[in-house]
Amino acid sequence: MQNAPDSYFEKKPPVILIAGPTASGKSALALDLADHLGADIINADASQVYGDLHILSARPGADDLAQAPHHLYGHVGAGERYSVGRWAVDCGAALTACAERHRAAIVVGGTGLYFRALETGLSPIPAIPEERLREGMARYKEIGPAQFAAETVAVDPPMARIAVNDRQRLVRAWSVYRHFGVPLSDFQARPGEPVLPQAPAARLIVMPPREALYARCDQRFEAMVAAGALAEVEALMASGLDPTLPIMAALGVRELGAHLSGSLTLAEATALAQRNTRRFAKRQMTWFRNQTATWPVAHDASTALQLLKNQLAQ
RNA sequence: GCCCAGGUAGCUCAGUUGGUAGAGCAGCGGACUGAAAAUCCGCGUGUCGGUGGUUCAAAUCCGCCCCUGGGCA
Repeated sequence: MQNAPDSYFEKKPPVILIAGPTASGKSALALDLADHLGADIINADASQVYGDLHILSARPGADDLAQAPHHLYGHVGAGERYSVGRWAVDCGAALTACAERHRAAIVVGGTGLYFRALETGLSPIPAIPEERLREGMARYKEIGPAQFAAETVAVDPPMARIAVNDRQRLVRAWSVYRHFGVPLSDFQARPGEPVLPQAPAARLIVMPPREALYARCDQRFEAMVAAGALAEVEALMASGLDPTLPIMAALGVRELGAHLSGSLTLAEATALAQRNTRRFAKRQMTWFRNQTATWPVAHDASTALQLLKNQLAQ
């Protein structure tokens, strides 16, 4: 706040987008910049929205929260099925709140799809009831992947592009048709509204060298365990929540859960969670490399800051 | 120093009677419209320790050298 000239965001406070794989140091970068600009920080990370996943989702700590206002961190209950759609709404509200207070906003996170919703928008599709998805799931199990895919494509031909084994997408397509009598592809053909009405003042992908990133992922998971990740998972398990809830799919939950129930040693669970984290980081990099190909990329912290400042100066 | 047992993909190893090599794990590339930390698709990535020799042909046989583990001294 102190360094930001009033004229700078007199009308439209700038919005800055920072994306990158997990453990890339993007949160620290965002905090740095927030300090510098007097900006709020908005989360664009799917797991960090859950209140009960503090340690395992590497959510900002108390010190960080004291440094700048944070939005959309831990605001969702463990029993909720959060989604991109809900995030888009929440993010819109957070952006509005920032604009009203004439504060710059920095959207940081690793969920590529959220950034797409932000910049391009999602086709408007009404929510489908959970029972419908359950029904689809049951049908999938009953008739098997090939039959299920055929059944889906019969009512929604463009869905032939979905792999036969992609249960998640097929079940959704099947369920949408079942519920609305309208093919999912019809909904998807309608253009979406970007959440962000203006062009961002700056965008950046933080992309550390692979080897260093993997080392950080490994190291961070050990630190999570040392910081009490087991207790966090134990509490989740004790809550008796539906194991198909999204929070249960967060990295480390399944692995540490397996250890807590005695099927893995802690070392085995750790190694598995580390591997899965690495694979996740790789998928994120694939997204950022191919889906946000026009964004500037920084391979280290100092160029990251420099690239952001260059864009903001324009 | 001598005697064994080994050196094959990043790791652990397989490799039939000689025909330029293949599994698991790790890894790599890709897709992505309300579960996206999800879901799915694709790909062996190799001086067979080195160097001479035998052979039409050597990871496979022979010599020498190097390295690792174990044993004897």
